[in-house]
Amino acid sequence: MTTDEPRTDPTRRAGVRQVAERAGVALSSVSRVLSGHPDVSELMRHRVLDAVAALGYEPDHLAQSLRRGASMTVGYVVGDISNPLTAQIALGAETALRRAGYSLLLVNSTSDPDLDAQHIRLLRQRRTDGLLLAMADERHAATIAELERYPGPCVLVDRVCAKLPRASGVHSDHRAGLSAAVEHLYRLGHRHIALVNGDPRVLPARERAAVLRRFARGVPDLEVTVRPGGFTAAHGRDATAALLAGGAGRPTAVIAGGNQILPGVLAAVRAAGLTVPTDLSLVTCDQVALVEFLRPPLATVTRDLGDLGEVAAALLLERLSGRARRRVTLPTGFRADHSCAPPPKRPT
Amino acid sequence: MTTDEPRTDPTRRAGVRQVAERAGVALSSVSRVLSGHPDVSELMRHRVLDAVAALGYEPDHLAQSLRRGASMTVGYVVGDISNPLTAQIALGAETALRRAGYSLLLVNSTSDPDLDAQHIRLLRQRRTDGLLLAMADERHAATIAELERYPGPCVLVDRVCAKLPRASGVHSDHRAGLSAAVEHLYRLGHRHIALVNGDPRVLPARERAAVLRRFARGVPDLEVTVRPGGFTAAHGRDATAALLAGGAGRPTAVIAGGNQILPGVLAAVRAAGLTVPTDLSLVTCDQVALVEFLRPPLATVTRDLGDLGEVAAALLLERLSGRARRRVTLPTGFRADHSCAPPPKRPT
DNA sequence: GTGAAAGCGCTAACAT
DNA sequence: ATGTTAGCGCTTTCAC
Repeated sequence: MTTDEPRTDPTRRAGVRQVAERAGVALSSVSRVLSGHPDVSELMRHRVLDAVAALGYEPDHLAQSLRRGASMTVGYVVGDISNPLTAQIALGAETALRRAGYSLLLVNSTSDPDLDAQHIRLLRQRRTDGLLLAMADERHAATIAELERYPGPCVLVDRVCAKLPRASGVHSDHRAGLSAAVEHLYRLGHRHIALVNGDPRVLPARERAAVLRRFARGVPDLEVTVRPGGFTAAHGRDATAALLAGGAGRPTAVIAGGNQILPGVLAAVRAAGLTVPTDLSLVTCDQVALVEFLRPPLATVTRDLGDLGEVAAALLLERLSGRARRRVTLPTGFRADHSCAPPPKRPT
Repeated sequence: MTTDEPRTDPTRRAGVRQVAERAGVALSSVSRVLSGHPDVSELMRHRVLDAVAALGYEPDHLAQSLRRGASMTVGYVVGDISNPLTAQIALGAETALRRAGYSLLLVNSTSDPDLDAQHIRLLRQRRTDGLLLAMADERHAATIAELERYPGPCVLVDRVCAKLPRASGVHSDHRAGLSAAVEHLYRLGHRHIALVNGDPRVLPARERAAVLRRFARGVPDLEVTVRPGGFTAAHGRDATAALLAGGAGRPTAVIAGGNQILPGVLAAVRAAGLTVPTDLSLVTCDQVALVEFLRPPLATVTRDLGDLGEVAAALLLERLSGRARRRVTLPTGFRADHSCAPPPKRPT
């Protein structure tokens, strides 16, 4: 045995310490080389990098985080990741964040406002550097309180909250696309339009309702009905069934206020034995898989959800690099399709 | 000024240190109280908890992780989180893991095997305690190599790899549901069935192909065609278009081997001007939103993806608590529907 | 039952 | 340009 190196446990991963020993230099020199400090000689750089390669050294991200005071981790609080819209946003955000060296910690709150608040606390204790948040209730006191205690920057995703002036935000201009839809229906002759809406505790639902109400104010011969509820198929089904049971007073066009609501609306329409668009015109919000293969293909209020995630990530990265808070609005569109037609002649 | 407490910076969060000072006890006592050590007097417990409450102390999860050698974090490597199936699995897994105190670090590899490998490295450096993995290529050398170097337990989600004997795994029994579908088609009279398949580098695609081939071997008068490719709509469209252009030799039934492939298949069928099921029978794999509202409603090979995520989480938690590695197979079913009918009479 | 002290793996002064 | 030292905030021996 001619080795003079102290036999360190080979099953255990090497740390800067082992690298320094092997290279015959100080710990700090290893750290300097690895973090790209300018003042290092070529000789030093080589000695260290050789030792790093020989030992298969990898920095401990956890220790770095503790020491540097930055975890390079971002929390993403969502109501329901299994909603394809949420998932598309997550994809956009994760990709952009990872490019900047951040990782995404995902927490799901099943659209429970109290869980939102708990999760913000968790993410604070985990020392995430920032937050992306699509809370279930923009005015929930506990959520707002936790957010105020949260030390890092926060970006609201398709949400707004006046009580959080520190937060950045990105949201779709839900009014634009839906206005186009309502106008389209009105021009086709519809005089009673119903919106089977989601939960008005979040921006998208409130904006959609606002579009219908505002439009109706400007056009006296238009009647509008808004049925708020959960973003669920069950609500879509029940609300639509009730609307369609309205006899002569029933709407001639129905707008599904979200992809989760749509299946319920379709089920109710089918159960009522109505034909689209002959008996009833239909519009849905948010493009999801297969809508274009329904018969007839559904007219849709469209937007780019990957964008939403990417912009959210960009806004957070801005704040993390010290820049000011900002709010961004992204466009929505409307794709008319065969699910909209003039209303049936009403028997007089 | 009668206070004798040293005025600590109030903008800064309190640590165990501050709690100990305020309570007039040692650091270690604070730690003991907070971690529920048995040997603590009631007096001590109260003094500490009072100070904790007064200062609004919250433990630093990062520091705990470093010291304890466990980050209470699990990495989840997916090909595409925006795929609703993946997202449903993620929901099941996140929920189960969070219940056990773990958080989920999500990384998306855009189905790029090299990114899979890179991500495993990242998650190792971040000291995640374990891994959930749905890799893009089960045999990719870099992925396997990184996985072998990964120190914690790993659960393959709907994937298998003989070279990773240490890994737990959960996957659907893709054969069962698809066998039922093929049998159903055969009984209806179909003698040429095509599978527009996904990428055979992953288990689901291989199992689906195997079902068709095995069935054909047992039934000499059945012709089967398998068109492997990416799990994409583009592949679905192109492959289906090619199949349908086959003239007299074209299949009378087509199976879409995944939810991503389905829209392409539907587009090609529509483009070919064929009517389902009169001209062509159709089956798809994996229930997704709206399939039941297509006309006709699509026959579907079904499974519970939330389960897949939950079981994956459970298997990982088992390993994390020292128990042995395990493999679980979950059931699939088949829901026949109006998209399947006897094949059209062939002109002789 | 409680306190003192060591150290998880790393970085950033501060020296030289 | 390199080495020495003091922590980041916490847990955990080890003494008493």
